[in-house]
Amino acid sequence: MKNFDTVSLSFSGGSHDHKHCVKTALNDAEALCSARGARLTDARKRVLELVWESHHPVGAYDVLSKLSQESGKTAPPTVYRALDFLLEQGLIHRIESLNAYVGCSHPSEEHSGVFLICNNCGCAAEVHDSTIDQAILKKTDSLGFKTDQRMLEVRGTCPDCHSTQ
Amino acid sequence: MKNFDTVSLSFSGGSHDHKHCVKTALNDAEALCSARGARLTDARKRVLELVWESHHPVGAYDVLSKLSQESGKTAPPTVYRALDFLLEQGLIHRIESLNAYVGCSHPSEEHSGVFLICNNCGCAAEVHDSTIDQAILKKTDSLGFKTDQRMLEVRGTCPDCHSTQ
DNA sequence: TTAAATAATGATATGTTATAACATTTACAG
DNA sequence: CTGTAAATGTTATAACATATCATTATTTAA
Ligand SMILES: [Zn+2]
Ligand SMILES: [Zn+2]
Ligand SMILES: [Zn+2]
Ligand SMILES: [Zn+2]
Repeated sequence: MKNFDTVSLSFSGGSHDHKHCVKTALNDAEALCSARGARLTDARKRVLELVWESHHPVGAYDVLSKLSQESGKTAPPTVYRALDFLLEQGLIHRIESLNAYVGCSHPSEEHSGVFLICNNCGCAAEVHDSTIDQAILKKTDSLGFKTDQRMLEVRGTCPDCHSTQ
Repeated sequence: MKNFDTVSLSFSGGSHDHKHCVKTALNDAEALCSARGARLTDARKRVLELVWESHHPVGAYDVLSKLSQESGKTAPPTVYRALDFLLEQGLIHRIESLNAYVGCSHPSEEHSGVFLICNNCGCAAEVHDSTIDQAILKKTDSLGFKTDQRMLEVRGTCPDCHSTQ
């Protein structure tokens, strides 16, 4: 696995070219699914776009209401199926402490991110740190615990909100 | 803050004197609340007991149905209020990935645990590791992120389930 | 190229988790 | 006592998620 000791978003939530994020994400998703023989259907692609509308985690029912607006009555399973597909493909992550979803900006690599979530502005940044990964691995190994997955979510105040308070 | 590089439960979920766990937890809770001037009422104490019934995370509605059985019709807010109180006092932890709650065995110290949750038997062990804490702190500091709380949950197979499979 | 199998979607209902809002009771300080 | 704050009771509803079965689209393979 590559070294991802980087921050996907520098917290400058408002001041970057977000259309670029979305475009890249969709292109990557197309390529990945194509390579894997997974079908990124229109419905799934549209849900991915909606999750990527910002760097704020998006709830399933937020997605649902947008879909309903643009395509007429839509039922929860439609959204959850799409989200499940996107999760399986690693194209989005679920933020457990918010029951919400965010796009992943490097879906081609299997990884466990660290999510920094601002309690003030609501943005979420996915970061990676091999020191953290190793520390956790060392601990679980020492206890004989076999890890399947892990979630690490940090709630607090992002640098933007902290400086412009 | 003390060094808690220990495991609260050695995963021997079935083979220990759990009544002792519960008794200790309730005694500690009484003492703590008393010292803080917080009121551990009968209702709150009973909910704490129910959460402590095992080392498996317990859902709010599990608690609710037990309360209803023993005390007649009970409504969700009763349980959630008690759980909120217990969370505030650090007497229980919430497992975000399960929407469930577990007792904390060292509530007198402010701490962020690591929860190891077995996908097979459902038990949850709270462990602490200063190396992990420091690695996370270093990362968030370097990004200028001010942490309020953090949640670290690891899902996998506990040593007991792994050995006796 | 059509038939069977598989995958995806539609539609309805329901299950599960959590909170809002307001009334009532209880604890306890003055 | 009595006024105030804290806790609890009660009803309703919001928010999140899945089960089930019918239908349609896509792929596979005879
Ligand atoms: Zn990612
Ligand atoms: Zn912020
Ligand atoms: Zn125990
Ligand atoms: Zn186990």
